[in-house]
Amino acid sequence: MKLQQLRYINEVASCGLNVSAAADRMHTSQSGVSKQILALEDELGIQIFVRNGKHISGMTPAGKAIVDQARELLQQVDNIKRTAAEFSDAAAGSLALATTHTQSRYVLPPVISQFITRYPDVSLQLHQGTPIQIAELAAKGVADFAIATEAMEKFSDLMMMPCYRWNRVVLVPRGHPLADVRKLTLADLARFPLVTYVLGFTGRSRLDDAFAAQGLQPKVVFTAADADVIKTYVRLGMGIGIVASMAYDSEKDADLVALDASHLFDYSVTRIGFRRGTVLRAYMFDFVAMFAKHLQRPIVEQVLQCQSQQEVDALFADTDIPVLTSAPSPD
Amino acid sequence: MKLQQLRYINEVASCGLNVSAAADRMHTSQSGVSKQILALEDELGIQIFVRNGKHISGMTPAGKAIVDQARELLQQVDNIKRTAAEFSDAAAGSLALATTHTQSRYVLPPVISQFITRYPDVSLQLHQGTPIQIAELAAKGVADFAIATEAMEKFSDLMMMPCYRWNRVVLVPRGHPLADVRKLTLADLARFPLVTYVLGFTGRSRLDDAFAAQGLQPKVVFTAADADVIKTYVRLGMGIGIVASMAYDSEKDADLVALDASHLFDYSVTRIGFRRGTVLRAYMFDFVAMFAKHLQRPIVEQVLQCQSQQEVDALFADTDIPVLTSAPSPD
DNA sequence: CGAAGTTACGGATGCCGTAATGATG
DNA sequence: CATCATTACGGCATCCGTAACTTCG
Repeated sequence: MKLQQLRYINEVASCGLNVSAAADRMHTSQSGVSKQILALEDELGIQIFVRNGKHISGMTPAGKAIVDQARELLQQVDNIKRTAAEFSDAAAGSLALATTHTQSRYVLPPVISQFITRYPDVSLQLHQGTPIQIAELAAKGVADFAIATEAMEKFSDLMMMPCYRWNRVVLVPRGHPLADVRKLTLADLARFPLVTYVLGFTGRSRLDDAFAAQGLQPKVVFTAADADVIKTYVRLGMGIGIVASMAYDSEKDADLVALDASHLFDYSVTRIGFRRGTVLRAYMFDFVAMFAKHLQRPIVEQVLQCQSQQEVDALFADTDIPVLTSAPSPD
Repeated sequence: MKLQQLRYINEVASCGLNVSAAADRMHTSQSGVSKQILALEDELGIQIFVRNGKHISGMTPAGKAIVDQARELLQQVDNIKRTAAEFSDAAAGSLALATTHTQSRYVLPPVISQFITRYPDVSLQLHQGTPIQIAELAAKGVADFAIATEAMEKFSDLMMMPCYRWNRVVLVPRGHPLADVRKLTLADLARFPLVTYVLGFTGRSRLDDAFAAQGLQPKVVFTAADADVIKTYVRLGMGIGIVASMAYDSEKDADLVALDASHLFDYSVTRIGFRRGTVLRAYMFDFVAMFAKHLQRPIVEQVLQCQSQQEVDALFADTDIPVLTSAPSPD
């Protein structure tokens, strides 16, 4: 049994049972991958993949079990490398984040600026994507951390920790009928066409829930994956925008009026998380602490010991999660 | 990084930092081991072993951390192989037990006879040793199960489950002054020279505790690691024997009188355990259930999920552990 | 001087990649 | 017929083992 053989079956399983695609991703030839997989199956005395003639059409139960275990093993390989790197040079390495537009555009910049100042020898990669993609990247180990607000529950390998709570502001052009309303109601909003996030993004689900609870059916005329696009269409007069309050910049968005809507919608919680069983570098602990002050290293180490998200949630049951109203200013 | 390199550093660490010994154990040359270790250290960018000139004199902190992780990884390799074997042929494989003389001589025979009947294609190995050796064998993965009564606490990697409780009988030759005593006292025993187990074996510590609690200082004239030897010296008239009640065979030991001593000493608990994180074969679950009826597969699977011995103990807090008085008869 | 670890070098295994073959939809 | 997995074969890296060398107790 070789480590590469395990990498191969893992990659083939990840690539929809396509050996060619897996070979491309591993920067090697199809034939090599195929051969090594056959060799592994021969050594283990079982079939991992189900073959129809010369096409792989599925995985055997044994194959599924073994690929799962192989993934864990490969993660342990990473852990060893990380441990070594930590002792070799604690301040050098790489940090890969997977996150949404809202985070990378409005929340992360000051954190990252602080981080790269303190750790100039850590190479940083930022992967932007949908919450689902983010979760997958982190679950596969491509990203060290996932930062997002939604849809992290489905990946049982990810341990998510609450970072901050936030709510929404309603954006209207100056002079809009709502611009001078003291205290907005959902009914007020429902009278106008809405521009907001696509479902699955940045707490969109909470927003729908609130309207539904009052039996209101808002007219959502446009949905986008990020606040910049939403603002653009608000400026065009397509409708009123509902975005995360962090996304409103009182200087750059001076032509828009932001109306607090925190009394209308439930707070959403943005979380940062990592794959269960990972070893974290010292600078990774530090990054988490920079991102959320209450997630100091000892706390995160406790989370690392947890087996399930339930245990993690229990750890934070009594913790006050800070509220974020506007984008934190860069240092 | 290669799996063998990890096996090498693991073996060197296990062999008291002796590369030559490790090479012998791995059935390869010193030079190869040395070279691979150097290569691994080079790849990881750290020193694993501390060298004084050309002698290895210790391990770096990084080395300790990495060897620990390597051990886990190698265990995961075993797990994969086991999973494959399970799917390939669930009834074939091997089962290695590490246990004491008392177990292998008096308790295990009927269990093993039942086991080999049901699983003729499982090759069985029995390693006999001191409790410490037993724990080491199981912790290293040489043995699948450790079965013993004492000294399993020091190995945090071992998860031990209670199997049965037992107590002692006093063995005297026929016609001995104690042979007709109805209810023995510790003071009775303290008047005669004693022959019993070596410290660290088969509940010897409980025995000492009982005498000490009454301020008695028994004359222990001979200690042995197993009951057969003890009986031999009792027959020679060297003293009275105190052995586990399972070790008295009313037929073969008809020349000796066994006096119940369960009111004099605390019960000892014999446990079976395995290394944390192992995958168990179906026949292994079955073996455990044959050995202790209350350790059915679902229970053992719960234990497999436990992180610490404390959790395991909590699982069995409300369980009645059966009492074993004499050796179970073979089927 | 003996024991033990590292370096040197030859041999063999094994992995990789290109190309050809077979099978599928 | 296009895609995809497997087989065939040559090149190359790597690993192993014997032997010589070095260092420490």
